[in-house]
Amino acid sequence: MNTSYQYPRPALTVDCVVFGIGASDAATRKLQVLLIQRDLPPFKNAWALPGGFVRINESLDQAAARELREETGLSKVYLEQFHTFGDPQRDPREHVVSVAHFALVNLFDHKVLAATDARDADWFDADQTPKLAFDHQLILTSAWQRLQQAVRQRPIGFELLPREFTLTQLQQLYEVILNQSLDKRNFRKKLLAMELLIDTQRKQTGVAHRAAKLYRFDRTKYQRLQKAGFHFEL
Amino acid sequence: MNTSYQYPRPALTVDCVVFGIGASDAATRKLQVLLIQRDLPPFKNAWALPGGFVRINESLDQAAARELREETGLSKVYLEQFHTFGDPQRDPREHVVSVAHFALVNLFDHKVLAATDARDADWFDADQTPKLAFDHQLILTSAWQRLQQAVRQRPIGFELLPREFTLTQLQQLYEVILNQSLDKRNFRKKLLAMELLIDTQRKQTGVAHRAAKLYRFDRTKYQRLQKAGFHFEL
DNA sequence: CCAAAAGTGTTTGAGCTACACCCATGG
DNA sequence: CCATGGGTGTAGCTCAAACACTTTTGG
Repeated sequence: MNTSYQYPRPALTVDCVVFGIGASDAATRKLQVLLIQRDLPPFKNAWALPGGFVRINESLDQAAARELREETGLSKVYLEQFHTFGDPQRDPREHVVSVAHFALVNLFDHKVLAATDARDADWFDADQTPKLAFDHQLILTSAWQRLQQAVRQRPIGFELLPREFTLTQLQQLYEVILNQSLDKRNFRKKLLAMELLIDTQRKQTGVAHRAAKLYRFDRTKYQRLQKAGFHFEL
Repeated sequence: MNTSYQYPRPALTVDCVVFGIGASDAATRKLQVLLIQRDLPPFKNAWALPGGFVRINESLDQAAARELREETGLSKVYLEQFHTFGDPQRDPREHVVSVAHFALVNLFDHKVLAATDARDADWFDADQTPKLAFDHQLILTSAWQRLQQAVRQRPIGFELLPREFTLTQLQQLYEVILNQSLDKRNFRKKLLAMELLIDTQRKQTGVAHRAAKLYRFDRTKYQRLQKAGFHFEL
């Protein structure tokens, strides 16, 4: 490691791939991604991932959270770094290296969201976005793959649901992210066998059919088990 | 994404955690890591991971490969980015963000290696290194964890072995990386069942006991199967 | 009473685990 | 002929996959 202070430096940014699951419409069974419309060149008017420059004395996670807040109004969402993109040609202006994160947003509580200050932000089906700026299509695809992997190995899917949820909601979440259908009985058996879901003794309301039980994820217990070597799987 | 060209930028580096398996001494059943001794402050004389600044118009992988070559003489090794470390305090001089990679070196062929130009480089047991500079202990620990994960899910362990190897060598490799012993019969059954090892019809030489069969990993077949949805596991 | 989703068990087969002895080779 | 690692099979068990009907509720 040289002391090459004199060398020009690549710029450093963070980008966020914000995922959400359609709340109200049970028909919108697609993974959603939040994009913003650029108002400056390059790629003026194109849709892009929220993101921006990392400031001095700011950690990467802080930078990602800050940019997300500034550009979309979202805060306190689950954020996880997954890859750093450094192709010198990825930004036409100059060499810009971007640390990409994925974010998981609970659309049931954050309701409409786009009503914040983000007039230029909108949700799209993750597999049917418009043409994206820079290499953001690559970043998006890569984020989805990593999310699929992550959601099988760690209980982070719950970040996309309200605190209390039904097993069907949970199953649909997995189906949407993994892009495959799952067997209802086997899914429930497996999840309940982990004993990480707390039966709240409460029921779904406002549905025109038999109301489902509501569960909560037991974070505390998970952390305890994890330390004892337990490994969440699918 | 603002056009904040005027803002000061964090510096950007790559660091490499170079892993190898002891070749000759069958007793040195420890995962090895390659460190270099710093000859400049800060942390002068401390041991550190090889690495250095990313240059303009150089990709991250290129930068990692270049630094590795410059500082250790190694080239054509397997390199994989695994995490980016950006704590503003991780370098006492200023804000330096580092894209960390792990590298896998075949010590059977690269023999003594340290004989290149790297007078200040040496191998250590990965779990018994001296105190390291910066946050390099954290990076090393993190790299090992990611390697354990990676080696179970993708056939990259072969990068640590010569082109032709015995099943015992392969098993010991997994045992050293995963830090646990494996059942000989079950291990062989599983690996051979994948049908990704080619029996070279040749035998180990120069050993004072029954000579073991030599195998090669069938990369071509693996790539074919992979495209068809096959997933390497353990 | 009808529509819609919730909830529930069993059978089958694949694959993992545990386990011990004979074989080939060089010295 | 001895020491050293190479090489092999099986039984039991666990767990994943496949699969269909009854229950509850609101409208």
